[in-house]
Amino acid sequence: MRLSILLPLPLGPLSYLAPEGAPLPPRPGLRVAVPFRKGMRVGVVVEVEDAAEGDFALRHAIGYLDAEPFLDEAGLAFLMRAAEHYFAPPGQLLADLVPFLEPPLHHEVRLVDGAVRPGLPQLALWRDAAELDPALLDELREGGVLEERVRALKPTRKTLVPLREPTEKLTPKQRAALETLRALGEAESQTALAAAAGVGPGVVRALVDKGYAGWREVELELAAPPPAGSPIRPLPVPEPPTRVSGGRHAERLQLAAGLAREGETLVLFPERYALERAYDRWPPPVLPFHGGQSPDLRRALWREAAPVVLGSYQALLMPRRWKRIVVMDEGSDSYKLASGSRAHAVRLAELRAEMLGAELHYLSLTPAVEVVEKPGLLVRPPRTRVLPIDLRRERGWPLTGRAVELLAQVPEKGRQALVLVARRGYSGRLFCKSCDWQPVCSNCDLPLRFHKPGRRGRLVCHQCGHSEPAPEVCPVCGGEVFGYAGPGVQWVAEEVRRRVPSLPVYQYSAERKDDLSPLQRGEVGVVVGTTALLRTPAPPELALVLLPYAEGFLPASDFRAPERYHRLLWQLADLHPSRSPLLALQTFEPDHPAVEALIEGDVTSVPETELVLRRMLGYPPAVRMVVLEFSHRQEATARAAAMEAAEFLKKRIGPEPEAAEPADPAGAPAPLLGPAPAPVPRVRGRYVFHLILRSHDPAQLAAWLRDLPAPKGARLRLDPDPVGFVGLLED
DNA sequence: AGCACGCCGACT
DNA sequence: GTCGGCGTGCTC
Repeated sequence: MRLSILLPLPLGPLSYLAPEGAPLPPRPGLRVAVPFRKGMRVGVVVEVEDAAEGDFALRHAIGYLDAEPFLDEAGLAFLMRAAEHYFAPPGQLLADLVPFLEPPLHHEVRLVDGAVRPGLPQLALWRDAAELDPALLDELREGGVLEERVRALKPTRKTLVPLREPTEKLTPKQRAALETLRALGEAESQTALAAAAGVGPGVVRALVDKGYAGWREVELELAAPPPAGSPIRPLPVPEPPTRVSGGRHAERLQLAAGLAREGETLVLFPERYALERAYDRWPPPVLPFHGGQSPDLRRALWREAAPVVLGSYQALLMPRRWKRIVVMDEGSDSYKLASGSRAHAVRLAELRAEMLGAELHYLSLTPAVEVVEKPGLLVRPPRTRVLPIDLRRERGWPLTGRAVELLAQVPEKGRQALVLVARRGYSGRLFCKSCDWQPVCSNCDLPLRFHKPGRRGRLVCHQCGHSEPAPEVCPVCGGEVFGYAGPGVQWVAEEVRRRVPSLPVYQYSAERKDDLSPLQRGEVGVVVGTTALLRTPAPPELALVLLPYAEGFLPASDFRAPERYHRLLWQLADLHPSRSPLLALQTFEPDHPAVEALIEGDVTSVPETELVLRRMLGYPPAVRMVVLEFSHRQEATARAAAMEAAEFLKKRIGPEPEAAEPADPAGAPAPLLGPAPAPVPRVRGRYVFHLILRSHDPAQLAAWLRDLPAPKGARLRLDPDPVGFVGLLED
């Protein structure tokens, strides 16, 4: 018997012979341990075939880890189809979607009966394979004299337990600590026991050293913690449409719970914070499933019965026959997988639903351009109070006089404010005031960002992480005066402190997360932060949300920028569960369509306009687009590889069609663009060139890309579903 | 993805 | 004369 096995690696299925002496017949979907290279890996059986000629050369799989398939037939079929759709090896999708596939293993071996192996008499009995040389194991395996068994280890945790009765030799404090431990039964850590017994940590350590207490491995009971909040009331919609837009956050949860009421439902979330916030208020029974849970927990919950799963993309392959999949906030950037296959979880959910015959629903405040034309239901969006502050007229930078007045009212009225800045650190650029020199990253074609903590501050590349102390004098002209441009969190926070001294200022960004609990308790204050702030609960007395430079959230190089800007603004309007804080936008473009839509309370017009525009320009979703990214340390190598691929593709595509027919102005977008240097031409010391391939017909795209020759020298990476070009640069 | 194999520069 | 850089190819 021969097995086709998919490992969580960027490879297609590999062939192995079925494990010898396995108690089960092979079945697709079972997890199986296999020898791979010098070690052992866990994969999934995708196909079972009869052995064929030449199979004697194959290696034997070691053993199954499951009694019931880990992936069901529908899941396997979906996996293969998703791989095809994303031009990725199926193993890559498996690795992306089930990163917790491989449990810690217990692997034992012995020699088969009668096999004699001089020098290894101890191998007649089962022995832990970890104690043996992998090369020897492989040799014995090849020789056909090795028996193996493997199973997943039960998850355990370590706990401190009493080992002996107290004796006279103990000091009073040690005796007290031991008595405490005996009363508790166990303790999480030495420190925890010391705290519980009211003694110093040294006392507990002495107990452990003397053998009165010690560590035990106990089986870990795995369950998701129960929801923490009061459950919402589901709001069923009769004959729900594909798309539901608008509403307040809590209303959308009620609608989602209404959609899930009949069970067999996956509710898909873009990120952990949103999921946990929903889980806390979801009416039970419900199961959360996301990457914040330990791999052990995810493996334990994988088959747990629950009518409703609130999941991240990692729940997409769970072996269930969903009747309904509800995609929450389908326009969120977080759905895009940043590495590996770079798949898009919403597209994956669509494929999964289609293959299962499940109903698919999108539920968001602002519909994504991709879904805005689907039959929809509009719920009244939150009320907005918007104050555009025109930077072309108002004086003051980075805070206008108007903004300072608003901030000053916050302490007067005993309220709270958020100030949202697009950049962390102090400033996006630093320059010499006399010669205009500016520091750039040595690995990337990007200016170094200035971060202020410390006397001199540091220069940091936000792309590659390179960091160096900021110079005291200009290295070119020796000038001592520096200028700054592009205010970041630190600069704005400093400015708020200076202009409104009575207002307590907190900072919140990836690099500095102040404790916001005083604000949560209702104390007066302002938080200056990046969009990381959107992943914290809104302060209860929130009265003002200020964007000192709203366009900072509108990067020019990205065709999705207006859509994202619009979504962000609406998200701000929906931050607080009941209040409508004043949204003050300092901007050079106070009449931007996104701002106008916000003022008018319109959540669909911007995506609708964008859709028209994308059709005209031949951008997704009007076409399927794939970006090919060629990179190499040598610019010429990267460019040559891109050019060569371009030539190959040009031949494949054939002669350009004559000018698009007049009746169809959006007719045929140029199928191939580039090669062109990437928006950031050099990243981490590698030059990057882009080719863009697009077509109305995805099958056509696949045909063009089939057997694309591997580039010479350069590395080729494919973005099969580009969502903004910035993502291409990340690893 | 990892890992080995293989071919050209700075060194005990 | 070797160590080691990463470019290339393979994994059953």
